[in-house]
Amino acid sequence: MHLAPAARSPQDVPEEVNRRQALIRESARLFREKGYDATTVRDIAGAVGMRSGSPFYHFKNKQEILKAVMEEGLHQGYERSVAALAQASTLQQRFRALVRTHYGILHDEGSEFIAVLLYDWRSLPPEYKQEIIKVKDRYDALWQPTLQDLMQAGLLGANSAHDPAAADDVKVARLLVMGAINFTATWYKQQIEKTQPTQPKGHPTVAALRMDLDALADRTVRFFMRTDPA
Amino acid sequence: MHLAPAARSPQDVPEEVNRRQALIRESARLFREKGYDATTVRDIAGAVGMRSGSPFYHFKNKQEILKAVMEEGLHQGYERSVAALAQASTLQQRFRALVRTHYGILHDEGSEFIAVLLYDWRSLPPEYKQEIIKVKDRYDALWQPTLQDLMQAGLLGANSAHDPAAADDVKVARLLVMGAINFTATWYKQQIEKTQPTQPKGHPTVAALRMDLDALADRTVRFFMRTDPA
DNA sequence: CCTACCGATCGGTAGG
DNA sequence: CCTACCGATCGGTAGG
Repeated sequence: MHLAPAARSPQDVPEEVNRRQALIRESARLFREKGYDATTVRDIAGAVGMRSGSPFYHFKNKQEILKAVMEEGLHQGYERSVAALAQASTLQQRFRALVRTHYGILHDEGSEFIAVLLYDWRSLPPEYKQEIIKVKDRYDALWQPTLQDLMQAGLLGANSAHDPAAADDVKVARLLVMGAINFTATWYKQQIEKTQPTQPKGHPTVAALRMDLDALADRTVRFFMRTDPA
Repeated sequence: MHLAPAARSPQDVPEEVNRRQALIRESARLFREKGYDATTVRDIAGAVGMRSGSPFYHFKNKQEILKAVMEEGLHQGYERSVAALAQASTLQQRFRALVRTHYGILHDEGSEFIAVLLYDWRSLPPEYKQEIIKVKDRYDALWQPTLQDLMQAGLLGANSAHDPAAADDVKVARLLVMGAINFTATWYKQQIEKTQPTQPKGHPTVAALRMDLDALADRTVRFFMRTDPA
């Protein structure tokens, strides 16, 4: 019987991987809060109890951290959506599952990765963009069949009977729906906010609407979906 | 008969104002292209043929330039929308006017102000945020009556007959619709692109869809509006 | 992963 | 609006 390898943590994950994950998690939080450019490598190091030069032991440079944050978000989004879809049976349930899950990865506490993707996309170098786009396409593809079915059933978009849901239409529909949801990143305020100094850092115009994510998802689904033409 | 004051330009505007306007215009272009943080005061100065220290003759600091850019966008948006609404008679026309105008201020060449507002909101200091919010509220308010009427007519949102368009519903509807439109800033590519080095700087996933702003506005209106329940 | 450090850049200013 | 400049900060590295 062999001795177990030394530095291993709870789930048999090398400690080095844990540190890397901690850097990704804290970076996401900081990027979401202050933006990529405004976040210092020293901020990141400090958040995980390192000194300023040490993050570069785990990442080649600051931009690689940004890339890792975005990848993490898309992976989580994909996994959660697949799981949610597996629980859904009706068409409406599938749509709601996708919407609710997307709201989750966008607004759940500790899930700032996708918001960073949306906010700081410009800061990602072109080479990295191409890699992220691949993972993002995989996520977006999860929406396509459901939206396609909704449009063909006349439950989404112009219910004109002329051309039956061209692929192009479905794509635009997805962009508009996901756009509406993504943009909540700028105005939706979490119900349960931590006890933190409340500076006016919300988006323009919007007094916090009292809605949890379930309510927001319901309203969103109801807003976009036509009621069953019974 | 008095002599006309010396340094005046075409429309009897002091040259100093022109220089200031040039700074705002070029800053908007640069901010939109590279982001506020990534844009240097030296970049801005260079774009209008000044030396690095000179923008501070017109603005107290870099943040004041950002504020001025956002104000300019909201003023233009307001003026254009009022003008467009004045041309519209039917409810559908009013909706389309608002949508089309918003697309214009978001995507027209030389109209990068609102995109900067959306992208770089975080970089604006809290004191300035409050000022901008006031102007933004004025712009948003232009949408409210039209959306209200649409919802009451059952042409927008859940066409359930239960509660007849609460103020809250209209607000959420506006946020979702404007969110969908605003988010096109990340994926819509102008048809006529200037002859510039085409680096892959677009948003993830989206191959450019062949649509001009009129087509995009039409599709958006059709996507959100129920057809007249004739 | 730390210590010690560097080169570059950046917003902003004085003084004209 | 220019010249000349400064203090601060920042990403990143060498060497252990």
